Amino acid sequence: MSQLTMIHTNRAILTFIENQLTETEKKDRVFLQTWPAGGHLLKQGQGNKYVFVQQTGLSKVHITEDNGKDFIVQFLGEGELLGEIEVIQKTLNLTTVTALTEVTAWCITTDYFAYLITHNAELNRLLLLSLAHRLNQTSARASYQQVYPAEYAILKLLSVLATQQTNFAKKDLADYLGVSVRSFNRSLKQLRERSIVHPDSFDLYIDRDVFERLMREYGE
Amino acid sequence: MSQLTMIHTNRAILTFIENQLTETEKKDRVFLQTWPAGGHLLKQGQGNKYVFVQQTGLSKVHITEDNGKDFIVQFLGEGELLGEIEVIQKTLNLTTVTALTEVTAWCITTDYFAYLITHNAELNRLLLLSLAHRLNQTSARASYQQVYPAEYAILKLLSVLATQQTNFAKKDLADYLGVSVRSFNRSLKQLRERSIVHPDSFDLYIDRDVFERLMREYGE
DNA sequence: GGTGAGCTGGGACAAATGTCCCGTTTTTTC
DNA sequence: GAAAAAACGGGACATTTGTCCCAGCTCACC
Repeated sequence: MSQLTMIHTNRAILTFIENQLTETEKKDRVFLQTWPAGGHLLKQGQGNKYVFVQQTGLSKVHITEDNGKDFIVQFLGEGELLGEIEVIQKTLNLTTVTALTEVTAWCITTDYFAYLITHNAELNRLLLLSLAHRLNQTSARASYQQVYPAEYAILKLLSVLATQQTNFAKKDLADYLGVSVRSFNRSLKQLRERSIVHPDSFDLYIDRDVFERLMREYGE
Repeated sequence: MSQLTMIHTNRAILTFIENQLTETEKKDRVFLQTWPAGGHLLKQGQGNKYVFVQQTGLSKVHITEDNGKDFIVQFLGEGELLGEIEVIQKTLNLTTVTALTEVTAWCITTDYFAYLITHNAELNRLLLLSLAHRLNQTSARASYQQVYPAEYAILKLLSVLATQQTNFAKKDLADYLGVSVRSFNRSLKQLRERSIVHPDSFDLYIDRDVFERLMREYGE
């Protein structure tokens, strides 16, 4: 299976924006902006003037359904591109992007971005790669979150989370998994009782081998 | 919300392949092939030599998880592209593609396809559009299938299904929704008892307005 | 130092979904 | 056209997940 990435990053695109464009090219078409935690880079249902490339910070891409519940499509970290789908398709935003920490991002006017992707082979290639990668991730995640019980997905998430130092809110993790916070807590409790998760943190109590064996047990 | 498309089609790409390429260009790099119902165009975990553009027939793109359960990512109809993600990313197939009816598809060698997308602006544009569209669809579907009870998703599916004449197997519809066939039947029965679905078909018993109102009721 | 908003953890119960199973119906195959 | 294979429909029961709720804790703010 391709590696699950909880926080999408894309250093190549960030490098491209920062190093491949001259000041003249940037002018007033490419500039930096900062949002406080809780701020919105994009809003579902709106059109937007810019495509963003996140420079620092952490944000979440989420969809709010009519019943008020949120589903988190992905978390974005350094270098990830956002808002480009809407430019390609010329549609309104499908998702909202909310800053979880302070976020600084390059803003590229949609016109200039549209120009770049048709005239710059390198950015075009990076864009194709990014889209392909996210499509794979999204499909793979939709699949196992539908097909396995929540506990499996939680375990998988925890193993990834261990490599992040960031503090996520319980609600965000639950929204990412598509379950209620109550269910998330319940599964966590059970995993603790089975001595799989550390009593007072999200850390896996067990080593990699035991984890791999556990995951295999679901596949029987 | 952007329109839910149950069966993805892409006439523009099919037209491109059939009309924009000369016989000389096609040579032995682009040719037609036919699979019987049940045949595999791609197999999960394998590499492949061709990118395909479906000309006729219906197929399903699915992921088989380690526990043996299937999740259907999408159904493909006329013109849809498959296998291109793996070429862009240079990875093995994430999904299996299985013909549901007899399928005829253009086969394009991966080398030639890789050449085309970097040298033909029109195909490059069509590819970006296709990826963006599928990413949107996949995210939107993952979201509401996680966030709403199965009955809502089933109702939504039936309203789309009504416009198709194709006969889908119950198992495939259930796999698409990420529920068991038993649950699918149970919900169907309840919808029939509430006179929302026709007693002996998948047809919605109710008119568009009542359907819209029902969908809104879930959002309260 | 108080106070209120918001996050946390979990009990009790309800609802949704899955598993197992078996009899029936439809489709395929020879 | 009979036999075998596959799909269908649903009963009974187990498991998972959600809803509602409340008590404790933390932390910003006055």
